[in-house]
Amino acid sequence: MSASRTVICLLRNDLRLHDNEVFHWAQRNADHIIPLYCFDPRHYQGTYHFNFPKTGPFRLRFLLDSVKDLRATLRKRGSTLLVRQGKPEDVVSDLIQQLGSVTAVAFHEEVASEEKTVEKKLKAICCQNKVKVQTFWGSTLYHRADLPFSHIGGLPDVYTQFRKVVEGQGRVRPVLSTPEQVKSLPLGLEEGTIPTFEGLGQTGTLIYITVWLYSAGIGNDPRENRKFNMIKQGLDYDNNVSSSFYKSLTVIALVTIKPRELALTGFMSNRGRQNVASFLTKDLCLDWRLGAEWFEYLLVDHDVCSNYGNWLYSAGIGNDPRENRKFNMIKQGLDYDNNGDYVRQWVPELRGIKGGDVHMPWTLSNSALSHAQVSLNETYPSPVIIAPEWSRHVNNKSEGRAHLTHQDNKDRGIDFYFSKNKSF
DNA sequence: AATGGCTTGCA
DNA sequence: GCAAGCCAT
Repeated sequence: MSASRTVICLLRNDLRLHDNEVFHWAQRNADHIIPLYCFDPRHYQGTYHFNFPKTGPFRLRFLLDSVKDLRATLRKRGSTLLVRQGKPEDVVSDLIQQLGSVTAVAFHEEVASEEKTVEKKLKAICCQNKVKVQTFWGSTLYHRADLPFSHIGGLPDVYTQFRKVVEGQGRVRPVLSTPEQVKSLPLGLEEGTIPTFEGLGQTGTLIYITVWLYSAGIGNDPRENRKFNMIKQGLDYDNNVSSSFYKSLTVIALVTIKPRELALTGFMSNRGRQNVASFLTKDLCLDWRLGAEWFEYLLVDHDVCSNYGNWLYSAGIGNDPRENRKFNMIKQGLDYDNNGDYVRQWVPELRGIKGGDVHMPWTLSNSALSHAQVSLNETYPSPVIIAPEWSRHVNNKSEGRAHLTHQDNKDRGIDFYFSKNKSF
């Protein structure tokens, strides 16, 4: 009788049983399966340049929910999820020693340097112990091996070129079946407790949320007033990020929304991400890495390639074939929030301003401002910079031009890319 | 409109 | 001849 085969399925950014090639392969090649997730301490340190928490509260909450859900799913099917706190390479090494015989370690391959470093260390551990390493590709709609390019050098630099070829010739692989019963774990392994939100060092990050709750007029705890006033005065209240960074982002109403929306929800629309990136890099001339690490910290759907690639692109040092491209913040505001409802929802201090004028409070007359109960530099800041191209979209009533209602502008809407009428 | 063709203005 | 501006898909 041959020895029983044990496979460790190391979960990474693929915390699911359904449509998961790691489980799919292990079901066919193992007698015992060990589903494993490791809370890697490196994911809870500061970001490289600006020391934001690398995993913010929204993504951590989602991660904890996903781990709990996968464990419950596996338990229903005769298995469970082993949970450990530690580096995957150390945890896997310990498991191999403890069990004496492991046939293979299976996991989804990633592409960024920190993830690759983990993979290299895992492979070295497995090599030393004569354990097979089985990797899979599973985080893109089109499988890497199915791309309609003969070699990686044939991959277009420009996104639209890639999209057109792939939409025309690409093939999306069918969903893999979900096993009814998952092969059992070997005996004698501790299941491991799932760490808590607080246990992973998430208390400090709540400062940002309460500050922005307060500034959005939603929170009213007077204890937060002090923190907010420190920001208002441009003082650092935290070692991580200068408050002047946040303050500078409050210049334009459309951009003011974003830190609030992001800090409160962990989400920002695609359009918002592009606008914030353009404003931060092209108007404020700040280091794009500040924006990239800020997004990495807060976005619930953060992805290394999308985030860093898009910030590079926005900063003008990516694969854009055209130079000196930047967004006109006022045009964007009028295109996507033509009557200003979105601004008024998130920026209550400007709610007295009617219509699209809410995108340009500094251009309004004193009487219009006082009627709207807005006092520039008191209830809302004046711009620290004004880009010349904004004037093309700013109403200039003092020059006697006809009042533009912007009703002629096509309001594309925030969900332009998801329009049901659009044929792809 | 996550591109790119065409026009404009100046060296 | 080139960079920047305009603007339609």
